[in-house]
Amino acid sequence: MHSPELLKGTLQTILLKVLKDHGKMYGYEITQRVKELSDGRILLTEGALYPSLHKLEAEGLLKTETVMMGKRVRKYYSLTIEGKSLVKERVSEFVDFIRTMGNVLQVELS
Amino acid sequence: MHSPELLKGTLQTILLKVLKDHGKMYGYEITQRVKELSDGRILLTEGALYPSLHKLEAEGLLKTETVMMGKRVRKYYSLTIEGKSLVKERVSEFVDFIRTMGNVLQVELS
DNA sequence: TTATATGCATAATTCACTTATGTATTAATC
DNA sequence: GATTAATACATAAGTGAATTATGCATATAA
Repeated sequence: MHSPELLKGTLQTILLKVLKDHGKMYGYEITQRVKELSDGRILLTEGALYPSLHKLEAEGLLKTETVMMGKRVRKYYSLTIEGKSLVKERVSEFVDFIRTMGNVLQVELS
Repeated sequence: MHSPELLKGTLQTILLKVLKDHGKMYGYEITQRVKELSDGRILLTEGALYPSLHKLEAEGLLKTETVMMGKRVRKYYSLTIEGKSLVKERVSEFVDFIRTMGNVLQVELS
């Protein structure tokens, strides 16, 4: 597990990009996918995930669709048009940040 | 200027590594060096810098030496033994985090 | 002489996150 | 058949590293 400090500020970017790459997803599914992609190093907590999804929805970046699976509720999230255009921005912002950090810390990020 | 969100959690790592690479430095000098290394993209604020330096000192990772430059005070910071050993850890932690993020976001960090 | 740069410091506030808690269904294990 | 773990959502309280704002003081440039 990574130092949680470093993760700060990256959650929205992660959510948006994962939704872009994997399409319609529900909350729990996102946690599992991120866990898988990060090889168990990034474990999204519910207390961070749901408020963040709600916020992105409130900002019009995500749209939702609630589905009953038997008696259990699933809330699927997907990107809106605005969400889609923001993803690229956020990801390249992140990549740019990493490059800068590479310079400051004088490390190779192969 | 980078999204300040992303910077969260990286400040200590930056301070430690810059002090390792450039030796004894004072606060203002650190801000200038980081500004230079980041090509103006990372501007450390005093409200973040000084408390962070004080904390690292209190933890025994940095030691200080106050010097009078004419009538002006300069407080030089340098790594302690413990500080030196922590730098490598923190930097490789960061690099590892970046690799993980690369996988999650599916981006190349050349 | 007035703004900008140098140089340190701390207090108040913000805000994204962790931790804790709550509710409920489904599957596995013993 | 009972208990635990996994699935699935949600929110409230608390934390802590940052931002913002403020304060003090000297040195330099316009």
